[in-house]
Amino acid sequence: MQLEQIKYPGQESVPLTEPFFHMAFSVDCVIFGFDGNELKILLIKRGEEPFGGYWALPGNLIYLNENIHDGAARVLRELTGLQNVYLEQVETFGTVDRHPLGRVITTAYYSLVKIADCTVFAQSHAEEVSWFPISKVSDLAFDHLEILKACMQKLKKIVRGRPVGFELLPPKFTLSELQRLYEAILEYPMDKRNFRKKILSMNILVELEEYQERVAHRPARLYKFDEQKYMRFLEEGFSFAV
Amino acid sequence: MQLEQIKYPGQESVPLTEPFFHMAFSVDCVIFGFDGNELKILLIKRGEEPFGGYWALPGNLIYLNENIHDGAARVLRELTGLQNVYLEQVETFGTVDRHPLGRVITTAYYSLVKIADCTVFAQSHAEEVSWFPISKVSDLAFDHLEILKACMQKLKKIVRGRPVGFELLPPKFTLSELQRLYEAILEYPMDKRNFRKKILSMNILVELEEYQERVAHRPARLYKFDEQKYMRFLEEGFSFAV
DNA sequence: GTAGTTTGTGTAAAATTTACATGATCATAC
DNA sequence: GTATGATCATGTAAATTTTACACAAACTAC
Repeated sequence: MQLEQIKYPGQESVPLTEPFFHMAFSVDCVIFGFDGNELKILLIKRGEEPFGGYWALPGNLIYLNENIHDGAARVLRELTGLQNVYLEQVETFGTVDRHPLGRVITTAYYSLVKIADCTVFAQSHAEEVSWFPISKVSDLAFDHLEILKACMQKLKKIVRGRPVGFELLPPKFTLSELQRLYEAILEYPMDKRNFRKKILSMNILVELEEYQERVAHRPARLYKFDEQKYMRFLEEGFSFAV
Repeated sequence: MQLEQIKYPGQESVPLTEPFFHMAFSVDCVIFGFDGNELKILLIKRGEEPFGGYWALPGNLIYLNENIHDGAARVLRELTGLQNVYLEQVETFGTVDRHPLGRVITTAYYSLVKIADCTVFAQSHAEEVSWFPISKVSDLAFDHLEILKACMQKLKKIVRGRPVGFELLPPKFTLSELQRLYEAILEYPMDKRNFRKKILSMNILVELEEYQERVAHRPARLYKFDEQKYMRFLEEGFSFAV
């Protein structure tokens, strides 16, 4: 990416001759997924300078005539093919030297997705797209590691304030899978009986008359989320009133 | 503020002839204070177009060569004289049409301060500076009302996850004052005895051998915060573990 | 059919939350 | 100086929530 090469639709509407601000604005997407055991994150391998060949968060500059939230959705789609994911803003990173080619301020968005439902393919300046276990991510382009860490902190906070799982698990799942998800996010083990008591008391799960098949042990009962109740929880959150 | 008039130090370091992005980046500060009864917010009356004569959040464009966090501190100081306040980022607002003169993306910062300790005076494009009860704020420049509402939501969340008060109350205060603060933020009444039990059980208060004076009723005991313990709470937050 | 693995379940103790009412103490007005 | 009005300070019992903890049941693979 060279600064001179940047051309965006919509720029015609503003007089280019008028020097305004010599800066750019970008978005970076932190897409979390869960494979049943580990928390994973979607990364692209950059095919352009700077940081060519590095793995990075899917991100790019936004157009002059698009809202940043729309820009985040577009950038994610253009780089990875991912569409229709619910993106939520996390934080804006604006240190002067975070981009080697000039002043670029970036806003991080995160999302939770079911890996199995995602068809991803590298496009645009992405040379590859791949899911990485978060425990194995170490070296990323720009300040993307810092951004990732901020998003993980955010995710830990979120999971304490509202249920997660609907966005990350397959439609039918076992309580142990749900527990593994919580443990993967919060990074500590939980008591099986207490976890079940707690999650069932929320009344967001529907017990199915189906069980696991072809497993080398006693098969577990499958559950699904009660979407209505789940969504109500999302809006209201838990209340931690004094 | 006219676009053509914008001149910032540091711009020399980048070739102005190279058209890059026709956009600007600003910060807006939401400064909360408490007068013992009501939650208040610091506003400026704008002395420049656009929105000349409107009340607004203290905000302005940031320099090309300053970090956005530093920019927030500078802008606040330049408009209101306020210094050395702890600013925390809340959210970035980036709809295309939020600024009538062009594409301006803004990041909101908030802070909690003791009104009595603040000497504020209007400077730069601020014609006046004043504290407003949040309940009486209705018409603000730009999308500042939306930004204010987002910050109030944030404040409500924050107060559930960690103590507040140290930043907002005078050094010595009564438990009723502290309770009124919580009620002002959360906007619901609390039981006096239960509030005291809860706040005292946190062990962040120090009981003083001093009492209110010149009040037309039985004088209340004064307390102060145990700064060490308070700060530890701030870092760790409450834990809402499953 | 046996070994290996994961599922599913209950209870008692401890801790926390909630609801609720009255006498004490000061300034002020008379 | 005494009555009034206002706020302060305080405890408890019931309900709820949280925590710690162990073993038989059900399935596959061999």
